[in-house]
Amino acid sequence: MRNLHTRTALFRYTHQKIPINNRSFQSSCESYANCIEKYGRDRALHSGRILHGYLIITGLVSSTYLSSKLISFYTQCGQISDARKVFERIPKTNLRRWIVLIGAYSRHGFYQETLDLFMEMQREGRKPNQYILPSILKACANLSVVQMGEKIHCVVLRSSSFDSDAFINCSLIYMYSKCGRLKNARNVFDRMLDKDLVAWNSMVSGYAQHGFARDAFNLVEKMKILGIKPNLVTWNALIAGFSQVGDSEMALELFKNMRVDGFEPDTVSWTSVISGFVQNFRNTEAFDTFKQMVGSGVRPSSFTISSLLPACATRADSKRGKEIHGYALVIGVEEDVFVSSSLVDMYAKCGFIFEAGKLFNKMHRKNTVTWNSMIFGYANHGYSNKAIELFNQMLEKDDVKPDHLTFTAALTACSHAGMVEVGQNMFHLMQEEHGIEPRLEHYACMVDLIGRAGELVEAYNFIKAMPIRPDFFVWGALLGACRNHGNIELAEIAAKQLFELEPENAGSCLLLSNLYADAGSWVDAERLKRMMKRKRLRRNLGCSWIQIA
DNA sequence: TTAGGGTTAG
Repeated sequence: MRNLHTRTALFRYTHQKIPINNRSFQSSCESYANCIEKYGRDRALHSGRILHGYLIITGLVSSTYLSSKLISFYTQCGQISDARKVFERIPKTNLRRWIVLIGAYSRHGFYQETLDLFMEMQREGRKPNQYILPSILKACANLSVVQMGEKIHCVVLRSSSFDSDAFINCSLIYMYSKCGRLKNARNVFDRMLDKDLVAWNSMVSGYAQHGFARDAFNLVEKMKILGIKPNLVTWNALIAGFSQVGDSEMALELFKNMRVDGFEPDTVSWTSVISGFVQNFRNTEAFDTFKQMVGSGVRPSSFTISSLLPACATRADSKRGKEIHGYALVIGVEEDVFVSSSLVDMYAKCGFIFEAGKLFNKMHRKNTVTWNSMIFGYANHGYSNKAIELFNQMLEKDDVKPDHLTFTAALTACSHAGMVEVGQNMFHLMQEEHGIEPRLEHYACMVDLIGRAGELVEAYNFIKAMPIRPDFFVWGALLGACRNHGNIELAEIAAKQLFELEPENAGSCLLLSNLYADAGSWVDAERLKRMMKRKRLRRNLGCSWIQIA
Protein backbone atom coordinates (compact mmCIF):
# COMPACT_ATOMS: atom_id res chain seq x y z
CA MET A 1 0.00 0.00 0.00
CA ARG A 2 2.79 2.36 0.99
CA ASN A 3 4.80 1.42 -2.10
CA LEU A 4 1.81 2.08 -4.28
CA HIS A 5 1.35 5.46 -2.69
CA THR A 6 5.03 6.26 -3.14
CA ARG A 7 4.96 5.24 -6.78
CA THR A 8 1.90 7.38 -7.40
CA ALA A 9 3.48 10.36 -5.69
CA LEU A 10 6.68 9.86 -7.65
CA PHE A 11 4.81 9.64 -10.93
CA ARG A 12 2.99 12.86 -10.14
CA TYR A 13 6.16 14.72 -9.25
CA THR A 14 8.43 13.39 -11.94
CA HIS A 15 5.97 14.12 -14.73
CA GLN A 16 5.49 17.75 -13.97
CA LYS A 17 6.72 20.31 -16.44
CA ILE A 18 9.98 22.03 -15.62
CA PRO A 19 9.04 25.36 -14.03
CA ILE A 20 9.96 28.46 -16.01
CA ASN A 21 9.14 31.53 -13.96
CA ASN A 22 10.27 32.44 -10.45
CA ARG A 23 6.95 31.98 -8.73
CA SER A 24 6.36 28.52 -10.15
CA PHE A 25 10.03 27.71 -9.41
CA GLN A 26 9.42 28.50 -5.75
CA SER A 27 6.18 26.58 -5.52
CA SER A 28 7.77 23.68 -7.35
CA CYS A 29 10.68 23.66 -4.90
CA GLU A 30 8.17 23.54 -2.08
CA SER A 31 6.36 20.57 -3.66
CA TYR A 32 9.59 18.68 -4.29
CA ALA A 33 10.76 19.50 -0.75
CA ASN A 34 7.54 18.01 0.66
CA CYS A 35 8.04 14.94 -1.46
CA ILE A 36 11.66 14.48 -0.32
CA GLU A 37 10.57 14.92 3.30
CA LYS A 38 7.94 12.23 2.86
CA TYR A 39 10.46 9.83 1.32
CA GLY A 40 12.74 10.55 4.26
CA ARG A 41 10.01 9.76 6.78
CA ASP A 42 9.16 6.55 4.89
CA ARG A 43 12.86 5.69 4.43
CA ALA A 44 11.93 5.33 0.73
CA LEU A 45 15.53 5.38 -0.47
CA HIS A 46 14.91 4.13 -4.00
CA SER A 47 12.13 6.63 -4.73
CA GLY A 48 14.20 9.43 -3.23
CA ARG A 49 17.14 8.56 -5.45
CA ILE A 50 14.92 8.69 -8.55
CA LEU A 51 13.63 12.09 -7.53
CA HIS A 52 17.18 13.25 -6.83
CA GLY A 53 18.12 12.16 -10.37
CA TYR A 54 15.23 14.15 -11.74
CA LEU A 55 16.31 17.24 -9.81
CA ILE A 56 19.83 16.90 -11.28
CA ILE A 57 18.46 16.62 -14.84
CA THR A 58 16.23 19.66 -14.42
CA GLY A 59 18.90 21.68 -12.64
CA LEU A 60 16.66 22.21 -9.64
CA VAL A 61 19.28 20.60 -7.46
CA SER A 62 21.15 23.91 -7.54
CA SER A 63 18.64 25.16 -4.98
CA THR A 64 20.35 25.12 -1.58
CA TYR A 65 16.91 24.61 -0.07
CA LEU A 66 16.32 21.39 -2.01
CA SER A 67 19.88 20.24 -1.42
CA SER A 68 19.40 20.63 2.31
CA LYS A 69 16.26 18.52 2.09
CA LEU A 70 18.20 15.88 0.16
CA ILE A 71 20.92 15.88 2.82
CA SER A 72 18.30 15.30 5.50
CA PHE A 73 16.70 12.59 3.39
CA TYR A 74 19.96 10.68 2.91
CA THR A 75 20.89 10.93 6.60
CA GLN A 76 17.42 9.70 7.55
CA CYS A 77 17.98 6.70 5.28
CA GLY A 78 21.38 6.13 6.87
CA GLN A 79 23.20 7.04 3.61
CA ILE A 80 25.89 9.28 5.04
CA SER A 81 28.15 9.20 1.98
CA ASP A 82 25.29 10.29 -0.28
CA ALA A 83 24.43 13.13 2.10
CA ARG A 84 28.06 14.13 1.91
CA LYS A 85 28.03 14.08 -1.93
CA VAL A 86 25.06 16.46 -2.03
CA PHE A 87 26.88 18.70 0.44
CA GLU A 88 29.99 18.79 -1.77
CA ARG A 89 27.90 20.16 -4.64
CA ILE A 90 26.73 23.21 -2.73
CA PRO A 91 29.07 26.17 -3.49
CA LYS A 92 31.92 26.32 -1.00
CA THR A 93 31.35 30.00 -0.36
CA ASN A 94 28.05 29.13 1.25
CA LEU A 95 28.15 28.88 5.07
CA ARG A 96 24.66 27.42 5.02
CA ARG A 97 26.03 24.19 3.54
CA TRP A 98 27.88 23.52 6.81
CA ILE A 99 24.85 24.42 8.90
CA VAL A 100 22.67 22.10 6.85
CA LEU A 101 24.99 19.08 6.87
CA ILE A 102 26.06 19.39 10.50
CA GLY A 103 22.45 19.97 11.56
CA ALA A 104 21.21 16.94 9.60
CA TYR A 105 23.92 14.64 10.97
CA SER A 106 23.21 15.76 14.52
CA ARG A 107 19.42 15.59 14.14
CA HIS A 108 19.53 12.06 12.80
CA GLY A 109 21.91 10.74 15.42
CA PHE A 110 25.19 10.62 13.48
CA TYR A 111 27.03 12.26 16.32
CA GLN A 112 30.60 11.19 15.59
CA GLU A 113 30.21 12.38 11.99
CA THR A 114 28.85 15.68 13.35
CA LEU A 115 31.98 16.27 15.39
CA ASP A 116 34.30 15.13 12.57
CA LEU A 117 32.62 17.56 10.24
CA PHE A 118 32.82 20.34 12.79
CA MET A 119 36.60 19.81 12.98
CA GLU A 120 36.79 19.89 9.19
CA MET A 121 34.80 23.10 9.10
CA GLN A 122 37.21 24.71 11.53
CA ARG A 123 40.19 23.50 9.49
CA GLU A 124 38.63 25.31 6.53
CA GLY A 125 38.86 28.47 8.61
CA ARG A 126 35.14 28.77 9.33
CA LYS A 127 34.11 29.97 12.75
CA PRO A 128 31.09 28.40 14.42
CA ASN A 129 27.95 30.48 14.69
CA GLN A 130 24.83 30.34 16.83
CA TYR A 131 23.12 27.91 14.43
CA ILE A 132 25.91 25.35 14.51
CA LEU A 133 26.77 25.27 18.21
CA PRO A 134 23.50 23.64 19.36
CA SER A 135 24.10 20.75 16.92
CA ILE A 136 27.66 20.32 18.19
CA LEU A 137 26.55 20.41 21.82
CA LYS A 138 23.91 17.80 21.09
CA ALA A 139 26.57 15.54 19.58
CA CYS A 140 28.85 16.10 22.59
CA ALA A 141 25.95 15.23 24.88
CA ASN A 142 25.10 12.00 23.12
CA LEU A 143 28.73 10.89 22.80
CA SER A 144 29.38 11.90 26.43
CA VAL A 145 32.40 13.98 25.42
CA VAL A 146 31.95 16.49 28.18
CA GLN A 147 35.48 17.91 27.74
CA MET A 148 34.61 19.15 24.28
CA GLY A 149 31.30 20.47 25.59
CA GLU A 150 33.21 22.41 28.22
CA LYS A 151 35.53 23.90 25.60
CA ILE A 152 32.50 25.12 23.68
CA HIS A 153 31.09 26.51 26.91
CA CYS A 154 34.32 28.56 27.31
CA VAL A 155 33.91 29.91 23.77
CA VAL A 156 30.31 30.81 24.62
CA LEU A 157 31.29 32.65 27.80
CA ARG A 158 33.80 34.75 25.87
CA SER A 159 31.17 35.97 23.41
CA SER A 160 28.36 38.17 24.65
CA SER A 161 26.10 37.25 21.74
CA PHE A 162 26.56 33.50 22.29
CA ASP A 163 26.26 33.90 26.05
CA SER A 164 22.84 35.47 25.76
CA ASP A 165 21.57 33.10 23.08
CA ALA A 166 18.66 31.01 24.38
CA PHE A 167 19.27 28.15 21.91
CA ILE A 168 22.91 27.81 22.93
CA ASN A 169 22.14 28.00 26.65
CA CYS A 170 19.43 25.36 26.37
CA SER A 171 21.85 23.15 24.46
CA LEU A 172 24.44 23.64 27.20
CA ILE A 173 21.88 22.57 29.82
CA TYR A 174 21.06 19.56 27.66
CA MET A 175 24.74 18.68 27.18
CA TYR A 176 25.63 18.91 30.87
CA SER A 177 22.48 17.02 31.88
CA LYS A 178 23.09 14.18 29.44
CA CYS A 179 26.66 13.86 30.70
CA GLY A 180 25.37 13.62 34.27
CA ARG A 181 26.77 17.02 35.28
CA LEU A 182 23.56 18.36 36.77
CA LYS A 183 25.28 21.03 38.85
CA ASN A 184 26.87 22.54 35.74
CA ALA A 185 23.52 22.37 33.97
CA ARG A 186 21.89 24.14 36.89
CA ASN A 187 24.57 26.85 36.85
CA VAL A 188 23.88 27.59 33.19
CA PHE A 189 20.14 27.58 33.92
CA ASP A 190 20.49 29.94 36.91
CA ARG A 191 22.66 32.36 34.92
CA MET A 192 20.05 32.70 32.16
CA LEU A 193 18.32 36.06 32.46
CA ASP A 194 15.32 35.25 30.28
CA LYS A 195 14.37 31.67 30.92
CA ASP A 196 11.88 30.52 28.35
CA LEU A 197 9.79 27.36 28.53
CA VAL A 198 12.44 25.34 26.69
CA ALA A 199 15.04 26.32 29.28
CA TRP A 200 12.78 25.20 32.12
CA ASN A 201 11.97 21.98 30.34
CA SER A 202 15.63 21.27 29.64
CA MET A 203 16.42 21.53 33.33
CA VAL A 204 13.33 19.57 34.39
CA SER A 205 14.30 16.81 31.96
CA GLY A 206 17.86 16.82 33.25
CA TYR A 207 16.62 16.01 36.75
CA ALA A 208 13.98 13.58 35.53
CA GLN A 209 16.38 11.58 33.37
CA HIS A 210 18.89 11.10 36.15
CA GLY A 211 16.65 9.66 38.81
CA PHE A 212 15.81 12.99 40.49
CA ALA A 213 12.10 12.92 39.73
CA ARG A 214 11.24 14.77 42.95
CA ASP A 215 13.66 17.63 42.07
CA ALA A 216 12.10 17.80 38.62
CA PHE A 217 8.66 17.98 40.22
CA ASN A 218 9.75 20.77 42.60
CA LEU A 219 11.22 22.76 39.73
CA VAL A 220 7.91 22.54 37.88
CA GLU A 221 6.13 23.83 41.01
CA LYS A 222 8.55 26.77 41.09
CA MET A 223 7.98 27.39 37.41
CA LYS A 224 4.22 27.53 37.96
CA ILE A 225 4.64 30.03 40.82
CA LEU A 226 6.61 32.26 38.44
CA GLY A 227 3.66 32.15 36.06
CA ILE A 228 5.13 29.83 33.42
CA LYS A 229 2.59 27.23 32.34
CA PRO A 230 3.93 23.71 31.79
CA ASN A 231 3.33 22.24 28.34
CA LEU A 232 3.08 18.67 27.11
CA VAL A 233 6.86 18.31 27.13
CA THR A 234 6.99 19.31 30.81
CA TRP A 235 4.30 16.80 31.76
CA ASN A 236 5.94 14.03 29.80
CA ALA A 237 9.35 14.71 31.30
CA LEU A 238 7.83 14.32 34.77
CA ILE A 239 5.92 11.17 33.83
CA ALA A 240 9.09 9.62 32.41
CA GLY A 241 11.08 10.65 35.49
CA PHE A 242 8.70 8.98 37.94
CA SER A 243 8.27 5.91 35.71
CA GLN A 244 12.01 5.41 35.50
CA VAL A 245 12.50 5.41 39.26
CA GLY A 246 9.78 2.79 39.59
CA ASP A 247 7.06 5.13 40.85
CA SER A 248 4.51 4.24 38.17
CA GLU A 249 1.67 5.14 40.52
CA MET A 250 2.85 8.76 40.59
CA ALA A 251 3.31 8.66 36.81
CA LEU A 252 -0.32 7.58 36.41
CA GLU A 253 -1.41 10.26 38.88
CA LEU A 254 0.32 12.79 36.62
CA PHE A 255 -1.77 11.42 33.74
CA LYS A 256 -4.87 12.60 35.62
CA ASN A 257 -3.36 15.97 36.51
CA MET A 258 -2.28 16.73 32.96
CA ARG A 259 -5.86 16.10 31.78
CA VAL A 260 -7.14 18.56 34.38
CA ASP A 261 -4.56 21.02 33.04
CA GLY A 262 -5.97 20.61 29.53
CA PHE A 263 -3.51 18.13 28.05
CA GLU A 264 -4.28 14.62 26.85
CA PRO A 265 -1.65 11.88 27.34
CA ASP A 266 0.01 11.34 23.97
CA THR A 267 2.27 8.61 22.56
CA VAL A 268 5.21 9.86 24.61
CA SER A 269 3.23 9.89 27.88
CA TRP A 270 1.98 6.32 27.38
CA THR A 271 5.34 5.05 26.20
CA SER A 272 7.02 6.48 29.29
CA VAL A 273 4.66 4.58 31.58
CA ILE A 274 5.04 1.34 29.59
CA SER A 275 8.81 1.69 29.59
CA GLY A 276 8.81 2.26 33.37
CA PHE A 277 6.83 -0.93 33.94
CA VAL A 278 9.16 -2.95 31.69
CA GLN A 279 12.31 -1.58 33.29
CA ASN A 280 10.95 -2.50 36.71
CA PHE A 281 9.96 -6.00 35.56
CA ARG A 282 6.23 -5.29 35.88
CA ASN A 283 5.54 -6.95 32.56
CA THR A 284 1.85 -7.72 33.01
CA GLU A 285 1.14 -4.08 33.85
CA ALA A 286 3.22 -3.05 30.83
CA PHE A 287 1.08 -5.18 28.49
CA ASP A 288 -2.14 -3.98 30.14
CA THR A 289 -1.06 -0.35 29.74
CA PHE A 290 -0.24 -1.02 26.09
CA LYS A 291 -3.76 -2.39 25.58
CA GLN A 292 -5.24 0.68 27.28
CA MET A 293 -3.11 2.93 25.07
CA VAL A 294 -4.35 1.29 21.88
CA GLY A 295 -7.91 1.29 23.27
CA SER A 296 -7.76 4.99 24.00
CA GLY A 297 -6.92 5.70 20.37
CA VAL A 298 -3.33 6.85 20.88
CA ARG A 299 -1.09 5.42 18.20
CA PRO A 300 1.96 3.49 19.48
CA SER A 301 5.27 4.45 17.89
CA SER A 302 8.58 2.71 17.28
CA PHE A 303 9.54 3.90 20.78
CA THR A 304 6.54 2.09 22.28
CA ILE A 305 7.31 -1.14 20.46
CA SER A 306 11.00 -1.16 21.35
CA SER A 307 10.10 -0.43 24.98
CA LEU A 308 7.65 -3.31 25.12
CA LEU A 309 9.60 -6.05 23.33
CA PRO A 310 12.13 -6.64 26.14
CA ALA A 311 9.17 -7.67 28.33
CA CYS A 312 8.59 -10.58 25.90
CA ALA A 313 12.30 -11.33 25.80
CA THR A 314 12.77 -11.58 29.57
CA ARG A 315 9.73 -13.81 29.91
CA ALA A 316 10.54 -15.81 26.77
CA ASP A 317 6.99 -15.01 25.72
CA SER A 318 7.33 -15.71 22.01
CA LYS A 319 3.57 -15.72 21.44
CA ARG A 320 3.21 -12.13 22.60
CA GLY A 321 6.53 -11.22 20.95
CA LYS A 322 5.23 -12.42 17.59
CA GLU A 323 1.99 -10.50 18.07
CA ILE A 324 3.93 -7.32 18.74
CA HIS A 325 6.13 -8.05 15.72
CA GLY A 326 2.96 -8.25 13.63
CA TYR A 327 1.74 -5.01 15.12
CA ALA A 328 5.09 -3.36 14.30
CA LEU A 329 4.64 -4.44 10.67
CA VAL A 330 1.11 -3.04 10.55
CA ILE A 331 2.13 0.38 11.86
CA GLY A 332 5.25 0.37 9.67
CA VAL A 333 8.00 0.55 12.28
CA GLU A 334 9.64 -2.85 11.78
CA GLU A 335 12.62 -1.29 10.02
CA ASP A 336 13.37 1.15 12.80
CA VAL A 337 16.79 0.14 14.13
CA PHE A 338 15.65 0.06 17.76
CA VAL A 339 12.59 -2.03 16.91
CA SER A 340 14.48 -4.48 14.73
CA SER A 341 17.29 -4.81 17.29
CA SER A 342 14.71 -5.56 19.99
CA LEU A 343 13.09 -8.10 17.67
CA VAL A 344 16.41 -9.85 17.04
CA ASP A 345 16.99 -10.00 20.78
CA MET A 346 13.44 -11.16 21.52
CA TYR A 347 13.57 -14.01 18.97
CA ALA A 348 17.00 -15.09 20.17
CA LYS A 349 15.96 -15.10 23.82
CA CYS A 350 12.75 -16.97 23.04
CA GLY A 351 14.80 -19.71 21.38
CA PHE A 352 14.04 -18.76 17.76
CA ILE A 353 17.65 -18.22 16.79
CA PHE A 354 17.10 -18.85 13.07
CA GLU A 355 14.26 -16.32 12.99
CA ALA A 356 16.59 -13.86 14.72
CA GLY A 357 19.29 -14.56 12.12
CA LYS A 358 16.89 -14.11 9.21
CA LEU A 359 15.71 -10.79 10.58
CA PHE A 360 19.26 -9.67 11.22
CA ASN A 361 20.35 -10.45 7.66
CA LYS A 362 17.38 -8.56 6.26
CA MET A 363 18.08 -5.37 8.20
CA HIS A 364 19.32 -2.36 6.21
CA ARG A 365 20.54 -0.34 9.17
CA LYS A 366 22.30 -2.03 12.05
CA ASN A 367 23.88 -0.42 15.06
CA THR A 368 26.18 -1.76 17.76
CA VAL A 369 23.23 -3.07 19.79
CA THR A 370 21.91 -5.01 16.78
CA TRP A 371 25.25 -6.74 16.27
CA ASN A 372 25.67 -7.37 19.99
CA SER A 373 22.21 -8.92 20.30
CA MET A 374 22.89 -11.30 17.42
CA ILE A 375 26.38 -12.25 18.65
CA PHE A 376 24.97 -12.89 22.14
CA GLY A 377 22.14 -14.89 20.58
CA TYR A 378 24.52 -17.21 18.71
CA ALA A 379 26.90 -17.45 21.69
CA ASN A 380 24.10 -18.38 24.09
CA HIS A 381 22.68 -20.99 21.71
CA GLY A 382 26.02 -22.73 21.36
CA TYR A 383 26.75 -21.45 17.84
CA SER A 384 30.17 -20.19 18.82
CA ASN A 385 31.64 -20.23 15.35
CA LYS A 386 28.75 -18.21 13.96
CA ALA A 387 29.12 -15.73 16.82
CA ILE A 388 32.83 -15.26 16.16
CA GLU A 389 32.29 -15.08 12.41
CA LEU A 390 29.73 -12.31 12.97
CA PHE A 391 32.07 -10.53 15.35
CA ASN A 392 34.78 -10.53 12.66
CA GLN A 393 32.31 -9.24 10.09
CA MET A 394 31.39 -6.43 12.47
CA LEU A 395 35.01 -5.36 12.81
CA GLU A 396 35.18 -4.89 9.04
CA LYS A 397 32.27 -2.45 9.01
CA ASP A 398 33.04 1.26 8.88
CA ASP A 399 29.70 2.44 10.21
CA VAL A 400 29.64 0.53 13.47
CA LYS A 401 32.06 0.22 16.37
CA PRO A 402 32.33 -2.65 18.84
CA ASP A 403 31.85 -1.77 22.50
CA HIS A 404 32.50 -3.57 25.77
CA LEU A 405 29.38 -5.72 25.32
CA THR A 406 30.51 -6.84 21.85
CA PHE A 407 33.65 -8.23 23.43
CA THR A 408 31.72 -9.81 26.31
CA ALA A 409 29.55 -11.60 23.75
CA ALA A 410 32.47 -12.69 21.56
CA LEU A 411 34.57 -13.83 24.55
CA THR A 412 31.57 -15.81 25.83
CA ALA A 413 31.46 -17.59 22.47
CA CYS A 414 35.19 -18.36 22.64
CA SER A 415 34.77 -19.66 26.15
CA HIS A 416 31.89 -21.97 25.23
CA ALA A 417 33.87 -23.36 22.30
CA GLY A 418 37.14 -23.66 24.21
CA MET A 419 38.93 -21.35 21.76
CA VAL A 420 41.60 -20.18 24.15
CA GLU A 421 43.98 -18.59 21.67
CA VAL A 422 41.24 -16.79 19.75
CA GLY A 423 39.86 -15.45 23.03
CA GLN A 424 43.25 -14.29 24.23
CA ASN A 425 43.88 -12.46 20.94
CA MET A 426 40.45 -10.88 21.23
CA PHE A 427 41.19 -9.71 24.77
CA HIS A 428 44.36 -7.94 23.56
CA LEU A 429 42.66 -6.56 20.47
CA MET A 430 39.97 -5.04 22.67
CA GLN A 431 42.51 -2.96 24.55
CA GLU A 432 45.16 -2.26 21.97
CA GLU A 433 43.15 -1.64 18.81
CA HIS A 434 39.80 -0.57 20.19
CA GLY A 435 40.89 1.24 23.35
CA ILE A 436 38.35 -0.58 25.52
CA GLU A 437 39.47 -1.12 29.09
CA PRO A 438 38.60 -4.63 30.28
CA ARG A 439 35.79 -4.75 32.83
CA LEU A 440 35.12 -7.42 35.44
CA GLU A 441 32.91 -9.39 33.06
CA HIS A 442 35.76 -9.59 30.52
CA TYR A 443 38.11 -10.89 33.19
CA ALA A 444 35.46 -13.41 34.26
CA CYS A 445 35.15 -14.58 30.63
CA MET A 446 38.92 -14.95 30.37
CA VAL A 447 39.17 -16.95 33.61
CA ASP A 448 36.33 -19.14 32.38
CA LEU A 449 38.07 -19.58 29.02
CA ILE A 450 41.49 -20.44 30.45
CA GLY A 451 39.96 -22.53 33.23
CA ARG A 452 37.76 -24.59 30.92
CA ALA A 453 40.87 -25.54 28.97
CA GLY A 454 42.25 -26.97 32.21
CA GLU A 455 44.96 -24.32 32.63
CA LEU A 456 44.00 -23.66 36.23
CA VAL A 457 47.29 -22.24 37.45
CA GLU A 458 47.37 -19.89 34.49
CA ALA A 459 43.80 -18.83 35.29
CA TYR A 460 44.77 -18.18 38.91
CA ASN A 461 47.84 -16.16 37.87
CA PHE A 462 45.63 -14.21 35.50
CA ILE A 463 43.37 -13.25 38.43
CA LYS A 464 46.36 -12.27 40.58
CA ALA A 465 47.62 -9.97 37.81
CA MET A 466 44.27 -8.16 37.46
CA PRO A 467 44.52 -4.38 37.92
CA ILE A 468 41.06 -4.27 39.52
CA ARG A 469 39.66 -6.28 42.44
CA PRO A 470 38.18 -9.55 41.19
CA ASP A 471 34.48 -9.95 41.95
CA PHE A 472 32.19 -12.92 42.62
CA PHE A 473 31.96 -13.89 38.95
CA VAL A 474 35.73 -13.94 38.42
CA TRP A 475 36.39 -16.22 41.42
CA GLY A 476 33.25 -18.18 40.56
CA ALA A 477 34.67 -18.93 37.11
CA LEU A 478 37.84 -20.29 38.71
CA LEU A 479 35.91 -22.40 41.22
CA GLY A 480 33.74 -23.81 38.43
CA ALA A 481 36.83 -24.74 36.43
CA CYS A 482 38.40 -26.35 39.52
CA ARG A 483 35.25 -28.45 39.97
CA ASN A 484 35.42 -29.62 36.36
CA HIS A 485 39.14 -30.44 36.53
CA GLY A 486 39.28 -31.66 40.13
CA ASN A 487 41.78 -29.17 41.58
CA ILE A 488 41.06 -28.99 45.32
CA GLU A 489 43.94 -26.71 46.25
CA LEU A 490 42.89 -23.85 43.97
CA ALA A 491 39.22 -24.50 44.63
CA GLU A 492 39.80 -23.81 48.31
CA ILE A 493 41.49 -20.50 47.47
CA ALA A 494 38.63 -19.48 45.16
CA ALA A 495 35.96 -20.60 47.64
CA LYS A 496 37.59 -18.61 50.44
CA GLN A 497 37.38 -15.45 48.31
CA LEU A 498 33.79 -16.21 47.41
CA PHE A 499 32.81 -16.68 51.07
CA GLU A 500 34.28 -13.27 51.84
CA LEU A 501 32.53 -11.60 48.92
CA GLU A 502 29.14 -13.22 49.47
CA PRO A 503 28.95 -14.92 52.90
CA GLU A 504 25.24 -15.71 52.43
CA ASN A 505 25.70 -17.49 49.12
CA ALA A 506 25.50 -21.27 49.48
CA GLY A 507 26.50 -22.02 45.88
CA SER A 508 30.24 -21.90 46.38
CA CYS A 509 30.03 -24.05 49.58
CA LEU A 510 28.07 -26.69 47.73
CA LEU A 511 30.46 -26.66 44.79
CA LEU A 512 33.46 -27.12 47.07
CA SER A 513 31.66 -29.79 49.08
CA ASN A 514 30.92 -31.72 45.86
CA LEU A 515 34.53 -31.37 44.84
CA TYR A 516 35.64 -32.92 48.16
CA ALA A 517 33.12 -35.71 47.68
CA ASP A 518 34.36 -36.39 44.13
CA ALA A 519 37.90 -36.67 45.47
CA GLY A 520 36.77 -39.01 48.24
CA SER A 521 37.48 -36.45 51.01
CA TRP A 522 34.25 -37.27 52.78
CA VAL A 523 35.36 -35.70 56.07
CA ASP A 524 35.88 -32.31 54.40
CA ALA A 525 32.64 -32.63 52.45
CA GLU A 526 30.74 -33.39 55.67
CA ARG A 527 32.48 -30.51 57.51
CA LEU A 528 31.28 -28.05 54.88
CA LYS A 529 27.73 -29.41 54.94
CA ARG A 530 27.67 -29.02 58.74
CA MET A 531 28.95 -25.44 58.43
CA MET A 532 26.20 -24.65 55.93
CA LYS A 533 23.64 -26.08 58.33
CA ARG A 534 25.05 -24.11 61.26
CA LYS A 535 25.00 -20.85 59.29
CA ARG A 536 21.59 -21.76 57.84
CA LEU A 537 22.88 -21.34 54.30
CA ARG A 538 20.40 -22.61 51.77
CA ARG A 539 20.79 -22.98 48.11
CA ASN A 540 18.33 -20.87 46.12
CA LEU A 541 16.11 -23.20 44.22
CA GLY A 542 16.44 -22.90 40.48
CA CYS A 543 13.29 -22.44 38.45
CA SER A 544 12.29 -22.27 34.83
CA TRP A 545 9.08 -21.70 32.99
CA ILE A 546 7.50 -22.22 29.62
CA GLN A 547 4.79 -20.29 27.85
CA ILE A 548 1.60 -22.27 27.33
CA ALA A 549 -0.19 -21.19 24.18
C1' DT B 1 19.03 26.00 15.66
C1' DT B 2 17.05 24.56 21.81
C1' DA B 3 13.09 20.77 25.64
C1' DG B 4 9.72 14.84 26.51
C1' DG B 5 9.43 8.38 25.34
C1' DG B 6 13.42 3.35 22.85
C1' DT B 7 17.15 -1.81 21.94
C1' DT B 8 22.12 -5.52 24.02
C1' DA B 9 25.05 -8.30 29.81
C1' DG B 10 25.51 -9.35 34.70
